[in-house]
Amino acid sequence: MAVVDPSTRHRQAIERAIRAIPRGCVASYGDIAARAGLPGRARLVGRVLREAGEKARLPWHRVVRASGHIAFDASTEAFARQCKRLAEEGVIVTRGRVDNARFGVDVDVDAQLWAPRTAGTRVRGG
DNA sequence: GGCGTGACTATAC
DNA sequence: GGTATAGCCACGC
Repeated sequence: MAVVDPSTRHRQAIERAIRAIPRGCVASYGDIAARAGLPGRARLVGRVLREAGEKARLPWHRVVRASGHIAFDASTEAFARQCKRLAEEGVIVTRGRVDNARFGVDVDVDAQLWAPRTAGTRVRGG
């Protein structure tokens, strides 16, 4: 069959993984790629976000580097937007980086949120 | 099809 | 946690 371009399929998986990030939390590019079924394609996540832009309505501001650092330079406007959006969700950003140990999705309970397919057994309750 | 680039990551010091 | 190095892969030229 005329399968869609692999890159297109990957892009959809990445966008879906990004939207899965709970409010008030952040995830690294590597995690997004891994949850999208593309381990090691962290750079691809960044490319998707760049092409998507704000028009895609993606919570791109919840995506940071593996070290918790904002992917942009502190002097860029994108950095200011991301920092502002995170602050509005309760995520503290200090010196261009967030506390992964506190806001990271890699804590433990959030592991269920990242479940591939819980058949509707989505954990809720805030 | 090689080369440089990039919203990255892991490792070493 | 900052710098340096190596690996990774999609994209434009």
